[in-house]
Amino acid sequence: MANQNVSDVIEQYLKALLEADEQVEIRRAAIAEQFNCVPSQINYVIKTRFTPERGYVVESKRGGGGYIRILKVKVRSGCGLVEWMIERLPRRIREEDARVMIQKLYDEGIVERQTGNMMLSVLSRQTLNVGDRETEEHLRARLMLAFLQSLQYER
Amino acid sequence: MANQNVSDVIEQYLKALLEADEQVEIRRAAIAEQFNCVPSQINYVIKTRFTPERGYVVESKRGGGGYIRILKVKVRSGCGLVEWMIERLPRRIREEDARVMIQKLYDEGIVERQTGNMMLSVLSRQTLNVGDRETEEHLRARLMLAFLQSLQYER
DNA sequence: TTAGCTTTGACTAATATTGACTTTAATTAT
DNA sequence: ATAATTAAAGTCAATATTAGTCAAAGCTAA
Repeated sequence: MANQNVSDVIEQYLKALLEADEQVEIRRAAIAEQFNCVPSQINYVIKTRFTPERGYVVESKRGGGGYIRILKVKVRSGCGLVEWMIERLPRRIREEDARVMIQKLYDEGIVERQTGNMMLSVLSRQTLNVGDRETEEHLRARLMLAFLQSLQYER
Repeated sequence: MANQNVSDVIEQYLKALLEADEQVEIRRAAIAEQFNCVPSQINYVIKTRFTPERGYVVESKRGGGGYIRILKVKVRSGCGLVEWMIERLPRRIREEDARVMIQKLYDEGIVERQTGNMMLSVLSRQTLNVGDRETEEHLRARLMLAFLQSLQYER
């Protein structure tokens, strides 16, 4: 579809590179120039789209010969992913992050389509809309934990 | 077919687009300008005419490059049990009643094992334990509704 | 007449973009 | 060696760009 914003374009570019390789190393200034944006936008893209929750680790070095390196976290198919998620489950979760987690579980074949759709519905902003944002996100985290735990017991 | 207010015209315009494609992506401000109305009228049109009941799901993003995306969904009709449950869903539900409902759905082959387990886990007292009993049961009812609704529609 | 749609717009929220300033590391000059 | 310079990347807050909410005002059909 029509991708009008630069951050999405950069995200897709980097993910395409990561398709071909397990990791990718870039020079921030070069990418910024390539996409005609300021260098700090690269940081924005990385911070919002290449998070650990989404399965990436980022390393970098400043100064001469500096770089930014993005690595795909290799999660051995299924095995351990649920435990991994439970371990680093934050106390608050935003809808968007919940979506990403559920998608990952589906991609890994851990949750079935029906289950995934249901979680999306239950964890949506609309459903969990209870007064303030903080309460909502705490609740979402609690429900996500229950969800993950139910996946554990099943195996 | 005659008396057309602006909302109806916009509705038809969008539905025409959806004839050609399974989904359509618009910029709110652009459509508003095209039909010479305020942007929030687009929200009104969507809220009143592109509901899940009518077979649509809507996603959106704000900020630069933002959009509103409308998708057609298949309405799974024929499972009367789900509609029946939704119709007489009380405002408060006790854990025991939730269990019974889920069991029934499982027995009828409407929900899969994994989905059912997940719902049991999420709707448990333990998970929903938020202060007072009344709040807990209201919340359980809300989640149960989202749960049932997700069974009605399929993307 | 009036209940229920529709239209409007002021205010809010989310996301993206930009740039000034900071920090770190390598290279060069003394 | 040490200091100065240069070459990266990082941070953060201001600004820009969208879309969402809500309630008041306007309309329309029964």
